[in-house]
Order: sequence, then C-alpha cells, then structure tokens
Amino acid sequence: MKIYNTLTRTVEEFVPNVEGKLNMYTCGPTVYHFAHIGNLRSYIMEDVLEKIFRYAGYDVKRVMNITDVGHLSSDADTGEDKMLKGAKREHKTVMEIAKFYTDAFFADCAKLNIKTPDVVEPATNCIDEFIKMIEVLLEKGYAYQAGENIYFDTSKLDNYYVFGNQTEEELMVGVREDVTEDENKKNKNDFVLWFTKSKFEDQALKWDSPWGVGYPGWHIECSCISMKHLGEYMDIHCGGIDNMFPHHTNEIAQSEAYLGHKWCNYWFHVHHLNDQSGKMSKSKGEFLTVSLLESKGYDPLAYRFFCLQSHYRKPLVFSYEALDQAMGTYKKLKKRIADLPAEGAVDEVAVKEYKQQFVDAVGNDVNTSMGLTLVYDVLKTELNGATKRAIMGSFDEVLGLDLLKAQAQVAETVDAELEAYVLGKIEERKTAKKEKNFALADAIRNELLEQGIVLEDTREGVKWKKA
RNA sequence: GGCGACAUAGCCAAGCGGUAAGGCGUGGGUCUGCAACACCCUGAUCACCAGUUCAAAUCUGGUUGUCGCCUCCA
Repeated sequence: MKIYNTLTRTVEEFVPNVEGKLNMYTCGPTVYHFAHIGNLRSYIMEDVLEKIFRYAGYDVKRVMNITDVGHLSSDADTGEDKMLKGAKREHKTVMEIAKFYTDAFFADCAKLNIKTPDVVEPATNCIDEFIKMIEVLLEKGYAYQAGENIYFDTSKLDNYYVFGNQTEEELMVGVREDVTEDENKKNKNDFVLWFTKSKFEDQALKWDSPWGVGYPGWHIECSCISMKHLGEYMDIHCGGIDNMFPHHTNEIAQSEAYLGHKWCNYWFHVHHLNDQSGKMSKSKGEFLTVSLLESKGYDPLAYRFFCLQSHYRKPLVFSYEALDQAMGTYKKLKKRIADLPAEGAVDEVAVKEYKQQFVDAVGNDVNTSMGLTLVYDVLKTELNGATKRAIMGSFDEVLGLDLLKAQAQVAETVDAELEAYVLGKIEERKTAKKEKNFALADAIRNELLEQGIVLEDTREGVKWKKA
C-alpha cells in the first residue's frame, strides 16, 4: 500500500505502527449548516482510503470529530461565531442546530455510500480532556496565559512549520481584511488553547475551567479526540488541504509538545472541488448540496462516480456539464453490469487474481481512476457473467457505487399489475408490427413512454424498463 | 510579499527513463420498419524554453498559467 504523505511530499510505502492495523483520524464537519458537495468530496475520497485498506486486509479503526462548539472564530477574527450564527438564523439553540446538521451530514454521507467512522465524537463531549491537555502544556512550558486566554507558544518548538519552509517573518497577519492582530500573543503564529475572553459577548456554550469560564480553541479538539480513541500513535490523519495551515500544523505542535514524541506518521490531504471561479464555498456562488443535486434529478452516486474518476490530489472542477457526463457514464456502466448473463459458476481463481490487481491499483495512493479502469478491463474479459458479477461486487466494497444494485431495484419495484399491463401492450405492438402497421406500433411505444416505460427491441426480444 | 500544489486529446484520466492505457463525448459504419440498445472504426507527442541521457510526458533548471494557504472554510 502506498500513500502520499504531505509531511515528506512524496508517495511512500505505508508502514503501520502496529502490523496489520491502521489507526486513522478525520477532521469532521462543523455542524452549523449543510455540507456542500465540495466538503463531501473529501469525505468520499477518505472513505475510499479507509475501504481500500480494509479490502487489503487491514484492521482499521477510524475516528471522526464533530465540531459542535463555536470556536471557529479565533481571537483575531472579527467574524461571527458560526454555530451561533446558524442558531440565530434558524431561531434555534446551538445544540438543536448541532443535532440537526449532524444528522443531515450523516444522511448525506449515507446517500453517497460513505461509511460512518467507527467512532464519531462531538467536541462538547470532551471538554475535560481538553482542559487536561492544556494543563499539561502549561506545566511543560509550551503554553502561557495572557489577556485571560491560554495560548500555545510556538517559539518553544524547533520546527513549527512542518508542512513547508515558511518563517514567522514571512507570515502576513491580516491578509484577509477581517483579521486583526491579537496583542496578547508573544509570537505571530501562537494560537489560543482556551478562551475566557473573546470579542463574542454572547458565546452560547461555556464551561468552567481552571482559568475561568470559557470555551476551547479550535485545534485542541482534534488532538484530544484522536488520542482519546487512538492512543499516542496515529497512522493517518486526513483532512482538506485548506486545513494544512494553521489547523493541522497547530494540531501537530500541541500534540507532540504534549506527548513528547512523534504523533502521526502520514498526513492525507484532499484537494478542493472548484467551480469556474475557484474554491467552492458556502458564501459564494450556488450552495450545492446533495439534496439540491437530487432535486435536479441527479443520483448522488453519480457525484461519487464523478469524484472517483479524478485523483484526490488534483483540483477538480465542478460544472453541471461535467456532472451530466459522469451521470451518463455511470448509468451506462450500471446497465452494462446489469445486462451480464447470470449463468455459469464463479471462477474463484479469477476473482482472487482481480482482487489483487484492484488492491495494487487503488492501493497505490488511492488511484481511483485506475480502479475504474480495472472495472472496464474485467468487463472486457472472456470470463463468464457470474464471475464478472462477483468481481464487480467485490470492487464495489471499495468503490461504493452500488454496481450490482440496478437489477435488484427493478425486480423489487415492479408490481404484477403493471407488468401484465405492459406485456399486454407489447403484444399489441407486436401484432401491429407484424401487420406492418408501424404507425400504431409507434403510438403504443409513445403511449408507454408517456407513462415512464421504455421499450427496447433487442435480438432476444422486446425489453422494457422504467425510465 | 512568503509558502505550497497542479498543467497529458472536447471532458475525466493512466503514465514513475524505452517511444502516449481506459472511460465519456464527437464523427463514420453494422444491426433495425423507425428509434433506442448493442457492436465495429475514429483522435493528442504530453503548457513553454533549455539541459542531462543512446533514449524524457517521465530527471534537472528556468518561464508561463491556474488554484490553494498565510489565523472561518473540506
């Protein structure tokens, strides 16, 4: 198994901390609004990462946090607190908002065949852990109190910028207009571990702490939650590329300062989904959600297919034209698999062989487009239908595209009455065709089409399906 | 201003020093009463420049372009 590691900026052979096991952590959503499909691209690709390791035989434990505490605005940011903003917008309490959007997030994930992580932990469940870690950081001299807040002192580290070669001098504070410098900080890149005083007067959620009533900084939750469930050594930490700095950088700083040793070996960063104007965001352009795509007639899995065609480390540009194309390709592929003849015994040797090829392909830095190519390669072989179907089902454990589902769905949803009616119409049309009454034959076909029934004259006879 | 990523046909994309996989689309054809389905055929010298090498899309240096990050964002 190979994986690109942002720490070394190379594709590396994956070596787990414990033979055969994979500990992974994913930065979860901030539940103040729906996830847009750009957010979901990350979760789709991370889902494939998790599944290909399971497929290859690893014992995987995956943890995800849910950010349900309004910490996203730092001391330096004049923007509004996001959770609170969401609550005000919808006239609900912060906790109601968190519950609603957490459920919505996992509902979207389900539609996209994204497996729920083994452990999902809301930040508000772990306040005690946060406080403990901050206390240790203070004891060890990595943190200091200033202006009633607790800060992490980045100057105590030998190498703070683990992902690049920046220096503190080069950092520009206030690149974004709404950011102002925090005078409490000793160093430009110090960050808050615990707030007791912020510019938000009406912070909704607060907890008691040794430093007064307040709430945690942004980064502390990921360090604590991951350690709580995965221990002191982690294999892979996932997240969106935009969180590389400062979020992941700060996680590493505080975690390793706390532990006194290396924490996470591999960093997996998914690149952005862009639209014509750049990075997709909630604040500009169309707010694209899974529900919106569904309302426009798109199968959510067509979007998953769209993502899998591309590589996670390449920017992907979204457009309806591109999605239309992916949808067409996806439907065509499913039809082709559904049309596979069922007879024959499964050739287990061939199945095993292709499984290995699939691991080699997708296990090479999550090369999903290579995985899809292998799907087509298998379909083109001389293997019998049953074997091909078995291989498709196996690949689908990782791809998550419901490749075998089409058939079952049709079989389930057809009721006898409708079937009898359609078969009657087909007979009528057959007679008309025999009598060369093509006008009538076409009329019957059109009549059925208006009722959502599509007829196809194949060599094996007339086939019909719901449009 | 600093740091980083990316750049292969209309679109998605493989490629990891040995002479451009695959998918979709397009165009042409076979089949068909017609349509659809299916099947067959159909396309690029790899952003640009220079270098290393017997050999480069693949390595090195430079240029250009696009995108991201620099305390909200996946």
